[in-house]
Amino acid sequence: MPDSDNVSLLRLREFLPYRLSVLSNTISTRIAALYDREFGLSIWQWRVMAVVGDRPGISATEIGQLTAMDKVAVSRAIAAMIQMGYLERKTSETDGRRSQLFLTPAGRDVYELIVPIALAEEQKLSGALTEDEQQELERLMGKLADAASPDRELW
Amino acid sequence: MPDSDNVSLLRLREFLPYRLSVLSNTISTRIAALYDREFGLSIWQWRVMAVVGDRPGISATEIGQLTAMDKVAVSRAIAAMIQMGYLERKTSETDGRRSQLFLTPAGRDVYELIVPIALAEEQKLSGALTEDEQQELERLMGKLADAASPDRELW
DNA sequence: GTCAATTAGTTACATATGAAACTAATAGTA
DNA sequence: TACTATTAGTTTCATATGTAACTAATTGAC
Repeated sequence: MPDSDNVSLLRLREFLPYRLSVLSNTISTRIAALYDREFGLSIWQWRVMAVVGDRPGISATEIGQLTAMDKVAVSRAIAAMIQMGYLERKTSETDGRRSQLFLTPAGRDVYELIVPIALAEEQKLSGALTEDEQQELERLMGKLADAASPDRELW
Repeated sequence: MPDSDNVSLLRLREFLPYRLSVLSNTISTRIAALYDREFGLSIWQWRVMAVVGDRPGISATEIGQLTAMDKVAVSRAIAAMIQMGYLERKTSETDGRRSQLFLTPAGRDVYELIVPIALAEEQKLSGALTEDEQQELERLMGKLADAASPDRELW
């Protein structure tokens, strides 16, 4: 049996999970480098900032739900950003386990600088697609996300 | 100035780089769990197996190019798979720095088991899309990959 | 041939990450 | 009230990862 007689053809580079992973990593790496260079923030820290900026008083657990980060990553990002002086934590008055998070004035300054940059970046990326294509991509990604969702027992 | 008076609207969950990252991680995590459970292989090891199976005699550097893995990751995956008895390394006769990699019979057995499973999995995933949608997704991802490619100086 | 520059691949080190154990607070139940 | 179960968040520990330094072989210039 010759080497080329493969069970059935699998070309890694045409393999959807692989392509998605490479594309996502390429984009994430570039964005991470930008945020780090400009603001000294990791992607995780930036995600936390994005949701706290949008929803002041949010808790760590809620941040995790909104950002698809696990609680350890959230905890570490929060700790680092408090250290940096960008975040402030208050203990909830109604539930002593729960923390409520707010941007400090310095944090809000960074937030207001970084949001337009993030949006401009996304624009440069998705600007490679027409409006229709962007919507179609959204739709297709939604279908894939649904199919791959951990709730579904496909595999 | 009210909290909601954001510079401009940024909703993380609608942010393309974020959505891509979450989708890709969801899929990768599930596949990694499957390969690990069934064959004790990491995603990186599986990628190496996929290209060596397809191109016996390939070198580590070439594997890196084909799989978008960095050379350290390739080196480690190869070492582990030699240890497992799935890969064999010969030094190139024309270039003593270069190694040539081959699946052992045991490696080929695993390869022949895993390829159809990988393809079936992809099928379950991309089966959520019609043929036309799959092609469209390919096309859109290609445009994004092009726009995000490290050669381009967008950012 | 000899020596600097390049290339293939590995190793060492420092950091990132995730699972599981842990602490502290709350909720539920008797 | 007291006692157990649950939840929020942190810490610990073991592993994964990337950068940079390294070794070994080859190439190219002289």
